[in-house]
Amino acid sequence: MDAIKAEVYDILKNAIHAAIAAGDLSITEVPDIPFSPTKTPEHGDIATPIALGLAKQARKPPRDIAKIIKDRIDLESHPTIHEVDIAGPGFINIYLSDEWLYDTLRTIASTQSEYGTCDKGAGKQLQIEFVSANPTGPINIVSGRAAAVGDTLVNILNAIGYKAIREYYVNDAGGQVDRLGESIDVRYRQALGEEGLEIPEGGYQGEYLREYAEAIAETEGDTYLQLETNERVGHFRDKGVAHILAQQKTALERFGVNFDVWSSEKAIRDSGKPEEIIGLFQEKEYLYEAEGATWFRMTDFGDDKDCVVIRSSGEYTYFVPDAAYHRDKYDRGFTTVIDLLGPDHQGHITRLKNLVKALGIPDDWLEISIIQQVNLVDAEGNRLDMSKRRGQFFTLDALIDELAETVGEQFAVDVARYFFLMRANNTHLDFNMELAVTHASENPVFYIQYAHARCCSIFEQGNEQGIAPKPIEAVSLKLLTEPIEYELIRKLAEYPSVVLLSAEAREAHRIPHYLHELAGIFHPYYNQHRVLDSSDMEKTHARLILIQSVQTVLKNGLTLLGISAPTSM
RNA sequence: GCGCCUAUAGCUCAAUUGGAUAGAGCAACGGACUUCUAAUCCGUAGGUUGCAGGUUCGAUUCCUGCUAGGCGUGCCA
Repeated sequence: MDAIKAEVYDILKNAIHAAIAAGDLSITEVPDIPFSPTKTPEHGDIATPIALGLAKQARKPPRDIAKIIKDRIDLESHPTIHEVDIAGPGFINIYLSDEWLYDTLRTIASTQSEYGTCDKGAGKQLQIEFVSANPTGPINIVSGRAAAVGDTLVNILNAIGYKAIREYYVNDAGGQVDRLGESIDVRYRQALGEEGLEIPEGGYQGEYLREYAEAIAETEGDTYLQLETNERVGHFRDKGVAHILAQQKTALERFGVNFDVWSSEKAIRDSGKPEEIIGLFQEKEYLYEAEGATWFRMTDFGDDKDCVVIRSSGEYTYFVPDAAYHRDKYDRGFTTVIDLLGPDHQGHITRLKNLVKALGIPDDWLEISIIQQVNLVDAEGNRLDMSKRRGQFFTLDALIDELAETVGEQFAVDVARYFFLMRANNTHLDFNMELAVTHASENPVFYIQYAHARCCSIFEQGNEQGIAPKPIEAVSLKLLTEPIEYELIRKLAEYPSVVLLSAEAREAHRIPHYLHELAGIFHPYYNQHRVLDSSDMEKTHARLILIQSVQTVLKNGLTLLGISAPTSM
């Protein structure tokens, strides 16, 4: 399709230039010719509003311009184009010869699982950092959304030729994990019968820590009580982080998300790099002392406030290790780094961008996408405050568990992933656990998977009847004459550009929507037309090619989403 | 106060980046299994795209101002 578009582009461009040369069009500058998608076959296969755009410059009605361009296209010498039509206010609709349809099928047949991929990314190294939940509690559904989106984005970017990796930044240092250690300590002592203890300010109330501490008390007894408080809390912090991190990893793996790199904030802090960063900033005079703390002149970079980098207590704020971490990413050679952040990190964006600038790294190296929030709502639609500290949240594991009860373990992950992927990143998502579970069997993912299963079933049936699909060269594709067959192939031809646009816009949700549309053409086709017809083997083989193509595209798309393509349902 | 996000059918969401008659799925109603899987299909109904302006051949999309909700806003990350 791309090759054809390029060809049509040239034909149109030549036609316009010819018209100018002949004096039919008085324009000085030929703009890029835009192609607008045709929503209906009535508008041809490719359409362009170029005549509308030239109207002002040429001082002629758009329809007249369209006619002038059309008259300059010699259909005889361009067999690719079947017909050119002028419609509406001045659209030029181009009807292609059927050959491009067959080309689409041939391309799918020869490229198979590669169909939809390209080398646009030219092997450039990319990194997406996502989830990066604090190791202070289980992965919740908000992180689940980020996990599904980030994982899929990596797949899509790799599909268009990048070398993208998944990275998780573990905030295993700083105040939050200290609070974790203190919280576990309290629960541990409570488990051993100590009374009058309370979770400290900023600590973690969740039930999971109580259970964890009780388990420690049970297996290891009161041995830790002999340690000094500081030492004990530190021990619990490290132990707790390791424990929770392992849990998070397991939950993510169950969800089908496997990170390539786990980076540790603690390791960054211990590496000496933060000191280098401070040194660099001092050298560039970005820092100053005030109120007992060290500040970064964020206002020099256009922000409205400066911010603290070294607290009055002498500790770094997150800012310094974060700078060191991004410096480290840059040094690792990534061409582009994409951070997927939650909306609560929104204030972080400008600062992070400025910080990268301060490090002397090009602006466009770091992309930040916000995965908008997931609000937990109850049955009545009231928002619930989801907080790890207060211990109110749904874990990703709990979601999958509940889904598994309705749709089975096999599909629980598929349903959950699809649920998160079908939304655009920047939409706020109200998540009603009850509804999500009771409506699990209505999830559109089944519509797509069922289409795939039906394709497989046709081949199985054919196999039983002794009908084996023929290679595409041996099949007469001209027998695919039904309008809906044409529509199907049109849709199949769209797939590569959907993947490309999806990757470039960093918008994973386009893939599920596309697949749903494809299935939405396939199912009616399946109901209206029989594929296996022993009285017309020629047509049967032509249709089998089509079914194979649909099956391939469905499978390729589902694979990008990390969703299974079942052969039967 | 300032900054960011959001507002589209009763509900949940799309709309290929400014294109032609704004589309799907749920929910509602009426039909289709003797036929490759009915987790499907066919049909009906559902809209002043939050409001008011502006930009232009053309606006759900861009700009301005409102309204409503959410998030953020110098020593948590």
